[in-house]
Amino acid sequence: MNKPAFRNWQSVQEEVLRRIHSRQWPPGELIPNEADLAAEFGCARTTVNRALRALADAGLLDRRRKAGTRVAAQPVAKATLDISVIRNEVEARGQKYGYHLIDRRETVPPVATSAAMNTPIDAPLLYLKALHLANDRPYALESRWINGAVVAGVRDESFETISGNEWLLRHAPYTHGDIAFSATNATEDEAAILDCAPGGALFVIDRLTWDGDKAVTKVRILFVPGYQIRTAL
Amino acid sequence: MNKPAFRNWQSVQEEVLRRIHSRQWPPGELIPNEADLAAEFGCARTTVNRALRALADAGLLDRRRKAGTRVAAQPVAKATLDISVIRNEVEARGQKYGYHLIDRRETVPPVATSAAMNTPIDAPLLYLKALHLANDRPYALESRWINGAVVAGVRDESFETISGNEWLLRHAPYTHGDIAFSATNATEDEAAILDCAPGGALFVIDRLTWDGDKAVTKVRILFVPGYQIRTAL
DNA sequence: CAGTGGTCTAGACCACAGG
DNA sequence: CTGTGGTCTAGACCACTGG
Repeated sequence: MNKPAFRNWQSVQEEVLRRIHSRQWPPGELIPNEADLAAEFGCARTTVNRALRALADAGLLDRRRKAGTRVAAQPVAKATLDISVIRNEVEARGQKYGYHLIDRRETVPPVATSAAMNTPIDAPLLYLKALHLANDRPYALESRWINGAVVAGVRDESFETISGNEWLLRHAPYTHGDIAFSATNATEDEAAILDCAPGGALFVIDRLTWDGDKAVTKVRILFVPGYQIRTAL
Repeated sequence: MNKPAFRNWQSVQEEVLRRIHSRQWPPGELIPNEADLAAEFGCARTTVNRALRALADAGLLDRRRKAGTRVAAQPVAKATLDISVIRNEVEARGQKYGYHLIDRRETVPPVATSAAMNTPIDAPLLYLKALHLANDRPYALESRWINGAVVAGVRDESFETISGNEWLLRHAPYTHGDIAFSATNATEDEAAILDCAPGGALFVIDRLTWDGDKAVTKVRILFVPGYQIRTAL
């Protein structure tokens, strides 16, 4: 029996994965501690730690001090979606990107919006509505509220040639945010803009981003029927 | 000027984030190399490496050997969705979970399915259709194809009390898979089962999982109108 | 209390890729 | 060729938490 050398954390990870997958270490099972594995694999404990930590991040292992490391009973699949600028998304598909500003105004938002963004209910915000196109066909409809009190210079930007999406990434830092995915039926207006049937099922992304305790922007993006967002597991 | 101590990788990471956020290191900027930062922060290079590597994983930094580390010009937002067993999802909301098997049969799938799963076009697969409930209300409709040639023992399971979802996690290992999110209009049948209006916008998850080069299962889950999946950024 | 993972350190070698 | 990040090592101390 040849004894393969485990000289880097990737090979250690592969071996651990093999044991999990082959049910040598079944779901729920306690596996040897780092020191023992390091001895068995002939490498430093640090290396084992790196491999196991990566697997724990991926949801395949449960690690707790003193309790040890267990194979996850129900591995939680983590789907990591890369939410990039829509222009990049379209161009990555080899399609021609287009952009059309529909509306830009400074106005007092609905209370739900000011509440979500934690701004005074009578404080006006900058509102943008714009259509993203792929090969001259409607692709996504973006409706955005921007907190002008937080984002410097936003009032001087017309947004006629650059989307709020892109401009904000370059000019408005944020510390954290929330994102939600859902589905909704197209209203008459939305259907007209997106050139689809009224009531058509639209994929929706809602984002709210913050700079510390100040809301930066709240955006809802509606994608044309048929849109899919996909990733590997 | 007080000199705070950076004694762990998290504090180093925070300081780096602060510099990025304050535009001391603007987007696209080359930042000092690890050795210099380690000297400045008074810690080991390993510690700086850990902090910067985490930020690179998060999409905030671009790192290349010899070229050095740059602040990402367009930070790609990575939304990590935890796709767990539906039962857990429901129970995590504090709701009562319910499950109802609608159909179970062994039959030859549509060609699109056998093609996607890379099975012979005349090979029968196990088909399951089941409804998940939350507080006795319809929550999600699962339609699943299982490759009986790959999953041992699946023909002996009735799936009357356990969902394919859950059973497979416990009995069928997989090595990789794809997942896609989209939106669709409810058909008459689906609307009847989900107790919603026909044409209602349903959130859709499609998954296809593999064990090596063999497809394990292909599933489509339709969620009731109003369903949202959310995560922090 | 004691076992386990979490992390830090200092030093070293290496792989990669820019110039 | 050389600078940069990527990683390994051996040893050490610490934080958390199960029993």
